[in-house]
Amino acid sequence: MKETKLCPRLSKAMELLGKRWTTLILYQLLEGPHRFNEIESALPVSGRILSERLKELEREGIVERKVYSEVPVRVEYSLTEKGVALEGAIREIEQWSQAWLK
Amino acid sequence: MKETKLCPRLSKAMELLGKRWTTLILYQLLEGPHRFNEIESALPVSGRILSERLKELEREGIVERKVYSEVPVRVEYSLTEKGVALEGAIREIEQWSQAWLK
DNA sequence: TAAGAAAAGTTACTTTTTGTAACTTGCTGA
DNA sequence: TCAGCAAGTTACAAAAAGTAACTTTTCTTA
Repeated sequence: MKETKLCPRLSKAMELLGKRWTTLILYQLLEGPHRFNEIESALPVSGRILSERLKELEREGIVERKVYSEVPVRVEYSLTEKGVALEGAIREIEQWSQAWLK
Repeated sequence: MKETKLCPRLSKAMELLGKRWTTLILYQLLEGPHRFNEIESALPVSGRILSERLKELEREGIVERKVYSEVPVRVEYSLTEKGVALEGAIREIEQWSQAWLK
């Protein structure tokens, strides 16, 4: 695949945020930590893809995964500082959608 | 596919902006009108998908397509008012990427 | 003493999206 | 008459996403 002539960091950002469900997952996490099943039932995303996305976001340091050894086990996902820093962008998209869609 | 419990307008927005290449195409158009081939060579996007994305964006009233009957024909794509309204969101993503990536 | 149940995934398989590269159409200039 | 350009489109291959059933561990209930 060719290289972009555009800003490589924006490209990288869009490689993450532009993947299906990623931004909606982050939007959900803006409200606080959530468990795997909570996110899965709040969004029309399959467990397979949710698992994949959360791993990517964790790998990028945007999301943090915490395991609580209860029974049954509880796993919570939350935003790191880097993740919280995306709030401005997500809110802008939200506002645009309110102003311009439907 | 299930319904989202999240804001349906944000979901709709992400259905558009979350498609591969869409935001980078819009970013390019923030700099002014561009021809099909200009966008195609600025981004690592295939003509097939570029064509598809531009049609979606046109259908949504975000991008405008103008044909100039020159020889060979010239076609220019530019942002509508609705498209320009996305600038804030795109700039926020750009800033985040500058601040937090690599 | 099984037989669920619940949470967080994973697996195997199907359907959709993307990517690639070649082709089309209309006109021009050599 | 042939080559070339712009803006796509087509046919086919590869990658990503959707679906549903299954796994694992530890209680709870019948």
